[in-house]
Amino acid sequence: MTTDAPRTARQIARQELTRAITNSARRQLIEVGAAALSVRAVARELGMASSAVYRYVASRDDLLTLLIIEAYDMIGAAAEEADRAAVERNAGAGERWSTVGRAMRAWALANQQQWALVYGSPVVGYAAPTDTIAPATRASRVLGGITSDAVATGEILSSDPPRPGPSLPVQPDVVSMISGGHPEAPPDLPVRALAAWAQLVGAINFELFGHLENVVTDLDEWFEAVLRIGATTVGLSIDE
Amino acid sequence: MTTDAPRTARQIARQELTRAITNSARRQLIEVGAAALSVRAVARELGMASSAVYRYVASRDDLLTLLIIEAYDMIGAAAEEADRAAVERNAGAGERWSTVGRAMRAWALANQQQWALVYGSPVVGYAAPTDTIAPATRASRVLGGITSDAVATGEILSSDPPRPGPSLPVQPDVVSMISGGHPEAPPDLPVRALAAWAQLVGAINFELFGHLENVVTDLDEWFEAVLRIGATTVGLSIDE
DNA sequence: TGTACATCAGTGAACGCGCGTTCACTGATGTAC
DNA sequence: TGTACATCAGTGAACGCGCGTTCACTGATGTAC
Repeated sequence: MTTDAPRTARQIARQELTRAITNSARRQLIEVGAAALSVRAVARELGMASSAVYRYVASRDDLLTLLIIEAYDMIGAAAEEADRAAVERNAGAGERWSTVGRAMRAWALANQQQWALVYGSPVVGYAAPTDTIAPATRASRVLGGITSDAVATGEILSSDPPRPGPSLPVQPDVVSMISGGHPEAPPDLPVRALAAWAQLVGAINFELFGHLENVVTDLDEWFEAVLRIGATTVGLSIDE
Repeated sequence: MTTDAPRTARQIARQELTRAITNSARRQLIEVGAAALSVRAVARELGMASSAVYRYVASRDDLLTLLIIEAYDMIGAAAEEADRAAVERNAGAGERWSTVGRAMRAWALANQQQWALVYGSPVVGYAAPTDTIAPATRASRVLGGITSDAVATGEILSSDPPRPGPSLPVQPDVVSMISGGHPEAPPDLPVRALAAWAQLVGAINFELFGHLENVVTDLDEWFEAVLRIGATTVGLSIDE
């Protein structure tokens, strides 16, 4: 009645060992990085023969995929939760945007290797399978929800003369994710939101990867400034 | 008289072999990535004993450092050259900014592994030595030159009421690099320029690392839009 | 210009370690009758 | 409820490979007199 999916002892054991393998792999990732993640080390930590791990995981790449999906999901969950809390306290769109940005940065600082696994350089020779696509979009979907809500409430206003501009280089479904299908949304909103999204991730990477050493004196303050600038880019103001 | 640094046959040979080792290491980096770069493979390609490489390079990390410095220097040189050309055709600051941005993106696309080596996730267990610091700032120095020139020419205008705002979380020498020591520069210019810089690198990383797949339809157009947005952030307009 | 010694380049073997993946096999758990 | 067979988990050995780094040594190049 508590959990109904696993029935037999075998299924229970399998579920538990799969979890133990993922946990061990995550610990290793944190310690030695993605490139040095090894099936044998996982087996060693779990006290089993290295060949036994292959009953649970098809290959080393499979292990990486597990961790990538997990990381995307954790980042997505952190973003969703932050936004939910912001909505609950009746925050405006600008405040929601920066709350989510802060949550992402906090997660990245607390889980550096896992962040680098998904937003750093890809592991060479590793081709991301299709199962990673859906979790990968989870966090950006939260930001898209914020902008489309803001269009609906009028917090993001249409540019008065709706200038045609160059055709949008953005996929239609991404456009509707960001602009919410509202015809009065500024036509360049999707491109601006994506640029702000790239800036958000870029700023976190800069901090994590050491590019702000001897450049920025106060990383918290700097990130707040980036959030303000990003919000302005999408047409929101933070202190309102 | 042509080159006076190397005199003896030994010195000539040393210089040439050092170059051969770097070339081989670069080729490997491009093929297998930084994590799999190996001293032995370099020796193999050069047809020498693996121990011989240690006459030229102290360790594997040393080899990586060589490549990191080289990559930073190549990116910096590309940025400098692009700006020089823009200045020669009397381009305004906005045009200079985006010309440099385009040059960086072009370099990144042509040298993906080398770009990832410096702007992607850091190699675990590798601590960048101090020799990498100077080359690392070369490209950003070009952008700083553009903004400080723009302040001097009035292309970047002071915010009319020079609001005090929160104290700048940026190192003083970086501030003067960006604002050129002009007192009439907007006080938040350094933070905006850094945010635009993070956005530029973030956008290139997004493209290179596959985060724009199924998101953006035309990557060239998208990058142009990012350049426009970045220029706006620092207070420049591109089509002037 | 020639010899004696010092410096350096490169070799090959070795140390001690790691890895992913396969395969024949034992023994436990699950299922059908 | 009990037996017969099928499924699955885990073992241990093996294949074939890789790595960084050290060290005693040979032989060539450079330098001082």
